[in-house]
Amino acid sequence: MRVLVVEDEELLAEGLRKGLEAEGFATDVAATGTDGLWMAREHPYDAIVLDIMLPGMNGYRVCATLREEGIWTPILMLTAKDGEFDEAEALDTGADDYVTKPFSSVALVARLRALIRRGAAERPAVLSAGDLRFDPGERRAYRGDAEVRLTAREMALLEFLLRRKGAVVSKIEILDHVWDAHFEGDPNIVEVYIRHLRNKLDRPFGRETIQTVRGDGYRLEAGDG
Amino acid sequence: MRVLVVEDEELLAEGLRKGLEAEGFATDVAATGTDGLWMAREHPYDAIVLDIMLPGMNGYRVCATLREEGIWTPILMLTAKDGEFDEAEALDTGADDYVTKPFSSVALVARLRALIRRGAAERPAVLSAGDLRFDPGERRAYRGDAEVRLTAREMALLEFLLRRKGAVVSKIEILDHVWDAHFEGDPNIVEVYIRHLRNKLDRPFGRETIQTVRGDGYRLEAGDG
DNA sequence: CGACCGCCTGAGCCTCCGCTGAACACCGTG
DNA sequence: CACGGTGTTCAGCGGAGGCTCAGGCGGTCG
Repeated sequence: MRVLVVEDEELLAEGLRKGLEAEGFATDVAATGTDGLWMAREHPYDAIVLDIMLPGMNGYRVCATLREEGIWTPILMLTAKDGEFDEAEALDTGADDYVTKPFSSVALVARLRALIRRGAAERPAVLSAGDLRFDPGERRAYRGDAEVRLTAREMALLEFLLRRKGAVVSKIEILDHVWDAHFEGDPNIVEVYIRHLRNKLDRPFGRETIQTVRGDGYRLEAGDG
Repeated sequence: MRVLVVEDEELLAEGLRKGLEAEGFATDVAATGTDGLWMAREHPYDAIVLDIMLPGMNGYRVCATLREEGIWTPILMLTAKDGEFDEAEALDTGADDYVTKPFSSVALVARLRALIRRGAAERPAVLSAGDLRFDPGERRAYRGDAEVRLTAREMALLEFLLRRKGAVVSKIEILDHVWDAHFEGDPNIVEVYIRHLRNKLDRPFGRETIQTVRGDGYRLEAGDG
């Protein structure tokens, strides 16, 4: 799950990033409204945390602009408590929810989760492709009846592939979603983790559900529904 | 189980917190009606203890507002004895029960428990996972036929894990529900208490029902129904 | 046919996470 | 005032897991 935080106060922004990453979100930070707008257009975030008071372009306008452009990523507004905030205005411009400063990062994460869940109500509770299943709540993967033990990263990758099953996903896409936008390490990491998944989910069962599409990326065989 | 106390008299509020926490409730306190309203919206409390006489916004209005917003957390009203209280009005605005000052903390806790149980009629009276059982009313835990003695905190944690059995719960979630929203101590406390539970409920019986999911949190093995 | 490029592989390093034991603070009780 | 029970903090440790790297293999293109 990937989240964009648009916040100019450096300390708060850094705190949010820490908190969100601790909760398993890949987090990007933008310091101005214009930057935020640009990044939101550029990447398919799962949710956006948007401060109202921002240099360059305030949160209301960022929000309204995105909606006008047909971008419906769930938006959580950050507002100061001192009343100069108009709830109606926020919701009018297309925000999905708001949190009043000061807030606990716990509260924020809870609301964010709710938002993402709601914003993606049609997503199935358990992901599957043929006899391969993954339950995001339980954090467990199964091939047929056998449980397969995966690490956090492996699960993140599997979840991503399952959500795009049947389609070819490029290594860059994978890096962007399973790692985060600012990952500057060896891209080979993707190959390494694909290998881990194959070793755990395919090889022991004589399968080849994770296919390499040379020059393009990888594809997880859909199996069926 | 998490409870919100809305009470402006500092001494009484503190007494209530102590009493409730001794009984294993995670307790938050709000000193004004508006704060209370805000917090009730913010967090999914299991019950709210609400004084009527409050600065800012009285209890009736807080209660009515919450109900209008579709928040049906069980509410226990605190009323003065001197008659300016109208029972009908309290129940009309959507309170579930009321207690007249002065009251014993025992009575309050009893009514609160009843309220929580009733307010969640679909919840089973006794929580279980395999041969592990916990009776929230009696405040007792059993492994098979053997009773296991737990402290208040341990029970609170066990209860939370049982209500989410099968699913992975993050440390942050645990902190938020078993401790209270403003807990700012060492998060390591969660590991410590997980360890206590394991030492009492798993190790002596050669079990491993509390599993750690590295990077994500903990999971209580569902066992079955 | 040879060179290159993309992907695979196995091994190894290192960080951070969770575990642990102990100590400390607090409180009610005898 | 000593004592036991409970809740919390702390620092050290061990290892799982995240990541890097260098070499190998095979398809592809000049």
